[in-house]
Amino acid sequence: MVERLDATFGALADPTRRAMLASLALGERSIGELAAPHAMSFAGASKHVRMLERAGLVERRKAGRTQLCRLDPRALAEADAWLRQWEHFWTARLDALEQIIAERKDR
Amino acid sequence: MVERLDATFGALADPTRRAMLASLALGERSIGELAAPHAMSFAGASKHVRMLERAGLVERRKAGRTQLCRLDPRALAEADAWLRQWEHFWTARLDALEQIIAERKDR
DNA sequence: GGGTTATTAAACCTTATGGTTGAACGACTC
DNA sequence: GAGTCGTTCAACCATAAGGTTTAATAACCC
Repeated sequence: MVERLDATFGALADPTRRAMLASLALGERSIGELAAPHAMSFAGASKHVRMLERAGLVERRKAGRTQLCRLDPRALAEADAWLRQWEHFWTARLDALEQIIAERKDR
Repeated sequence: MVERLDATFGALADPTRRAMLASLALGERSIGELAAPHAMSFAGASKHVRMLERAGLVERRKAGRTQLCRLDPRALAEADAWLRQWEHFWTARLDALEQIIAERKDR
């Protein structure tokens, strides 16, 4: 599961891929539809899709000559579960932290 | 904020750095203390700390000849907020989610 | 001042990322 | 069968990541 988190967070560390996921949240998309909004070659966008797929964030199926992609949320859920380990840091202790930062700024 | 998410997710995409964050969750740590558990040169570990710092996940202050690092959870909170956009994909409890978001907004 | 300790910097190596272009392949259209 | 459309592959380039080693800096101890 460690490598899975590596791949998931790595895949999320790019705005093009995050935008693709946002598009996939609305429904299935072909590679071309995923690529279109981005000022980038088709082949470049295709590589991003492959990275999403290798990270397990996206499943694809053939439909004629196009490939339809669908969001697989399980890896996202794992990443979110990992992040929530620290949830109490940004709820209970965020106030205290901001106080410290404010004090530093005063200097 | 887009670049911030890039940096945050990029920083999280490495098990060494995630382990460092877990250590920092227990309290302040020096660079040496963060580096010790990892089978890696000191300089290598120091680079990881610098990446955490550049991503805004860690703050440091000088304490004599050592540097003490502390977790700054705000970027983690942003990353988690982004991930939770898809929460309804992995749970059926959309109502509960919106309640949590509404509560957070009130603060 | 001299030695030790904590940390960074510099130089280097290897591999991965993010991007390009151009050719190739498979499926549809006619 | 010929052309076109969606997609991938291969080769290439530039830059960043992840690691090393050796030297340099800065603070403490005596």
